[in-house]
Amino acid sequence: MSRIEYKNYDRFLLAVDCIIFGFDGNSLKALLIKRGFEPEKGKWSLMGGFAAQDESIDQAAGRILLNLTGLDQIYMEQLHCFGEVDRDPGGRVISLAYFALIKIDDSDGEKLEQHNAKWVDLRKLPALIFDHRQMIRLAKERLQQKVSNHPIGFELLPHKFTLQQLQALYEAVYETNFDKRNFTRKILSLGVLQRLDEKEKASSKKGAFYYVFDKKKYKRLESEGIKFI
Amino acid sequence: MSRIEYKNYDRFLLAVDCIIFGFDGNSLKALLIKRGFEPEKGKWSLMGGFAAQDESIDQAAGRILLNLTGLDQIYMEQLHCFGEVDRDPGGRVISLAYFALIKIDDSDGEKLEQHNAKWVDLRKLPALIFDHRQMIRLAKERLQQKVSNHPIGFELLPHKFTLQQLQALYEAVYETNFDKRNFTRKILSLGVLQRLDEKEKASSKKGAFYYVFDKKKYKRLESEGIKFI
DNA sequence: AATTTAAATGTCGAAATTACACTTATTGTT
DNA sequence: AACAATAAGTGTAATTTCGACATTTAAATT
Repeated sequence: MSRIEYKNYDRFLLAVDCIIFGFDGNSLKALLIKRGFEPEKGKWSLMGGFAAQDESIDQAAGRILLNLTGLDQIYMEQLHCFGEVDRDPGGRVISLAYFALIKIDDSDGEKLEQHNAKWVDLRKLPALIFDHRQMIRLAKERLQQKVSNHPIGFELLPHKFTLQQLQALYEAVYETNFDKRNFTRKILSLGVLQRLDEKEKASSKKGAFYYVFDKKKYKRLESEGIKFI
Repeated sequence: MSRIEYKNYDRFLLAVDCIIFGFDGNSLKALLIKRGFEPEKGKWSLMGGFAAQDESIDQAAGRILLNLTGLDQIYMEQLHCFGEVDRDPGGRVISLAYFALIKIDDSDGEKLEQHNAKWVDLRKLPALIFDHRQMIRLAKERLQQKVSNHPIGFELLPHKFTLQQLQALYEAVYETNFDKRNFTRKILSLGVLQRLDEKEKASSKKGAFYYVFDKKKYKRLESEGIKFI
């Protein structure tokens, strides 16, 4: 019918760039690639791609992530749209940034190699093309904010994890240290962790209990606006 | 140089839609217009427009807001990009939603009339086109979140305001009631309000002191991560 | 049995939050 | 001049949360 109405307006290339976070037990990392095409070929970059007419932007983001990592159905959230006129020297490109949280070990090593991808410590980022550094900075801020109210930290940890691992994750996200006793008390008082009988024995004689995140318990509390940190 | 690289990708119409909030002393309102063109001509809608190649998306949002309200340099923030394939029956349009906070009395009445614009209580929204209702809901959630950490509520009030007006605003934003004594104590303890000698006398014999937001004091505290509510 | 390792746990003071009701300043009325 | 009316302004006590801080415990190794 009225596609006619819109025909005279400008059209834009729409890139989708993904900030992919991972946690290796010590530090928070982002997955970067060596860009395989011009402009800026060979430079460090976020994984990205162009959106197509027949997919939603969320689908485009999922596709790009799947492309790089082989992973599907992972935690992903729209971050921000970057639309400065000159942000990409190759042309007027609007970029939609998404951030994703994955478990490092789940990703497909072959695929990562194909893209020359590398996990990089967030505190030691190399030079990046365009406004990608700004994107990562914003993503990190958003992650901090989100983690304080929502149980998404678990997306970065193995299914079962120790309290020490969980604390290390929060410490990496906030770049700070927490008191172990206060941290444990607080996190357990939320009532969304379930302790398993199994222990992790690699790092001590005594062994540390594994916990899992109990999504059902969380759902029941969610409406209340639970605070994490 | 390498505009060539990008040429084969799909291009998109990029709409910018604005959720414009106002506060009339009692309730939180959004500025809606009766859409003046097809499709869905005559239906209630957010103010919007298409982005152009020679402007950034932030500039586009500012232009659209200026168009409707006659206001410049007002508080505005990118909200979210809406990109479902079928969200607009008139064609594939990606919509970037922005939200703005304005003082109702500052807006240009003539311009509003030209666009058939109307302030509508957020709790009594009419049917809206496309995904505009969802946009408003999201904007309101974001406003609540933002107001709790940032001094943006003042953008919705006159330059000088009473504590009662400020409380009414917060109550409207959160759709709840606060205890007057606790609210006053907390808000004053932040140390970012300056009391004037002048009183508002319309609503009581005693009169209520006017306050102004002290941006300088705030800037000094900002780094600390001040909490509002 | 003794040693080693890291895990697990409790208390106390400070600060923040909540619940709750009376007094005060001013104007208009008798 | 006293009084009534109106909404503004203010304090306290109980509770909860937060932050700092050190010892005991479980299991494996020697």
